[in-house]
Amino acid sequence: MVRTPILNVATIRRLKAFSWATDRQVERLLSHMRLQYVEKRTVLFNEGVPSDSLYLLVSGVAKLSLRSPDDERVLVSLVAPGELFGITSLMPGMHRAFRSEAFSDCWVGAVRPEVFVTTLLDCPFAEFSAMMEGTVGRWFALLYRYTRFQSSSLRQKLALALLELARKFGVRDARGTLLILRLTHEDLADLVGASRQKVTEHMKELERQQVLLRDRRKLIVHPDRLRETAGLPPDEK
Amino acid sequence: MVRTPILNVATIRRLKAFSWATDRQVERLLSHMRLQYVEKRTVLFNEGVPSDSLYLLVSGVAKLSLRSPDDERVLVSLVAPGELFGITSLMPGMHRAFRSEAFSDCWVGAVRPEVFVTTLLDCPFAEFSAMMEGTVGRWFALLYRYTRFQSSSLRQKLALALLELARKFGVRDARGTLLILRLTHEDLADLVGASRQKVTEHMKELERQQVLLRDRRKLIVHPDRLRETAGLPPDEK
DNA sequence: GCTTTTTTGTCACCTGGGTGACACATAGGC
DNA sequence: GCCTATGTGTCACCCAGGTGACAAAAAAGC
Repeated sequence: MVRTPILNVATIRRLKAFSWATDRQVERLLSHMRLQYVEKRTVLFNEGVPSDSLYLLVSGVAKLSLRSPDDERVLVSLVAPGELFGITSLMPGMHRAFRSEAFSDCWVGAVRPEVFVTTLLDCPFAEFSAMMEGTVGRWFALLYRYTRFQSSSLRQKLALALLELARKFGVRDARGTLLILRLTHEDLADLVGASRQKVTEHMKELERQQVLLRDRRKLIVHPDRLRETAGLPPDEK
Repeated sequence: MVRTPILNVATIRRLKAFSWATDRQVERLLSHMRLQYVEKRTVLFNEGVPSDSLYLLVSGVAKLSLRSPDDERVLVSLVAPGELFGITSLMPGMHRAFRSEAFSDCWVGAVRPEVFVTTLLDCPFAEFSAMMEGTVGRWFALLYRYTRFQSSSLRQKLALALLELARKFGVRDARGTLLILRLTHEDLADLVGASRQKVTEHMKELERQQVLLRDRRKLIVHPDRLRETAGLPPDEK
């Protein structure tokens, strides 16, 4: 038998995440929160689905994970009671980066991100959201790369790093996407955490496979093929 | 000879990070921005120092890096023109997580984070900042762990992961910090991206070295010693 | 309590990637 | 243009950590 936990203003305010909020704000937030019981192993949301809710873990432990290219589960993080999760919902048009499931039986509160922001900050959600994207968007992109690094081969890590570089520094070119940067193999090695020598070997191989080509010291990459060698789905755009 | 770039409202508004702002906002922001020229290889800020400025890369390429336990440089990210960086300044009392230096000669604009937030969002900085901490703080902590994973041995990764768990799930105990979670070696393996067998070996070894001990299936860890085996500085609190 | 399932501990063996060393190519500096 | 410094290509060798296999120990059912 499962008892619904008491969730009142005092309880909430004790959480670090809300200690600075006023009683009125917490009250309004609570009135908009749907509380649900989630049994161990149940999936709350999956990677890739649109993110339209922000969650507060009331009790139990939740788990954020991700499926790697070779079909392994990477455990990204365990969520403790009192923490907010499902944060991609605060950024415009984002999809879930991780799967979330109950690591133990949990009580979870869900709010719409608009309600969350306008209640606690009283500024328009669209602006807040755009601001998040422009600032912490970088962190998110990095986290995305680093979590995929886990359980990737050096080849795949290189492909992931080059994809990120292509997004930032790439310009369209007849032969593919030209990176407007002079990058040495050593830079790439530092980026993926490998030795310069092995990077050289893999870059040669990627060149041979026509995933990329070099014009003097400029790289021209082929994002689709990079995605493929990185073990990512064909394109998410 | 170096020409000061023209930085006007129209230029700024073309950047993705500000496309949603009004002219008046951008104008005010510009009037508070200190523009500086940074020569290749010059360090803009170092890891660990208090973060009191938010930066906009106007031209050139900036580099975010971090010094690993074994004194190697990990290249965390390259910053493209138009991007904001030094984002820890948006969270209360944070110190720089990465070193930032010029990868090529750069023009950089600096603003105080309070000005940035109040100008673009018109809500009190303290509230915005607390909100960031409660939401994207998790991302940041994860990024911190994953960047240190790069160029760490399995032993060090385990120590880092256990430290994070201790912060979230630890309660003081006569013998150390008790983790209120039933964790299998397989869970830990998924968390650090290793095989279950090797995790077992290293956990035994950590037990032998008195870094942690087990009471039935509960872990009791010793954060100071964990920091030491992880190759982190003695304590940052 | 006994049985079944889940974890833990420990092998022996394999492999991706690190290391050091050195030749060759390229690009700036002047 | 020549010289020097910095990048690239390719070795042979070594080691941390992956894999598979299996026994022992704990937990969970019932």
